[in-house]
Amino acid sequence: MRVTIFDDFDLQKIMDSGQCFRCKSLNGIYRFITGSEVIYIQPRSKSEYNVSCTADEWERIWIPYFDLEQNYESIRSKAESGTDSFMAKAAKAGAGIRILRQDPWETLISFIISQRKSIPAIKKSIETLADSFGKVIHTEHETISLFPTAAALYAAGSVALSDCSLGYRTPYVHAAAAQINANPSLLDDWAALDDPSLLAMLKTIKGVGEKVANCIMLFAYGRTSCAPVDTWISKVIDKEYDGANPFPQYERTAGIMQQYVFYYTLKHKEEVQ
DNA sequence: CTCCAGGGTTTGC
DNA sequence: GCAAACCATGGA
Repeated sequence: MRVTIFDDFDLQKIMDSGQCFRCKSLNGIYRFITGSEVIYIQPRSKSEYNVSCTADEWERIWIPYFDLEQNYESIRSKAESGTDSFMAKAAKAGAGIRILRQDPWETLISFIISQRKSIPAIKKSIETLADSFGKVIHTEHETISLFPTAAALYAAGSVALSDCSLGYRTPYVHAAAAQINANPSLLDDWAALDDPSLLAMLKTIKGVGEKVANCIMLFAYGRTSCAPVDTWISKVIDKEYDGANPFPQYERTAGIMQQYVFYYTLKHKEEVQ
């Protein structure tokens, strides 16, 4: 099917922005997975794309996933013309990035694993988890292991989980799996909470602190007021903003600005260090 | 060999 | 409330 997107939408930047760990490109075709759904997207022209799903699936699954109901071009251009010169530079570099609305369970486990790991190491652990405990499906292009369910990770046990290079995070992952296995609708139920309540509930999970909770809120629940402060963002706050966190003033678009800055720092590490 | 990676928990003050 | 020690593992 062919879709038209008249807004910022850069699949390569989305893939490189460090929010999803299982997206991939194979000779010009981009693949994304959420839950048990897989999509292949091939850019055709400036705003036209071939997608592997039906019109109904595009509307129901992928428009929310890519946050396409929200106009990023206007948000970005406002930042580019604002008084915050570093943010203007970051927004320009990050044009095309979108905040993905990913599966809460997968996002929870992925960001528990992410602590003190490099992005390649995170990807490797998650891939090993999927290959070891995820359901195998076949698409037109490849065979894929889905992200494991809570029941599967709980049943796997700590010993088998530790074979996925989880290190000291192994008990965190297993405990989270036990909790969601015992109450499968918990993460969906939490979607009804406001930002402060959701943050508080997420932080009750072992291995989820301030930063990881904010990542889950932003990358799974679409809470774009949240701007996770990791080591890179912290360096930017120190070097570019004299220690004063600039993101809260962006209110509803703080998380989008954070992602522009994070992407910018990944591409210009020498400038921030 | 040492240092670091999209941090969190525990302990002590 | 804040600071420091400690936490596995892989790659540079």
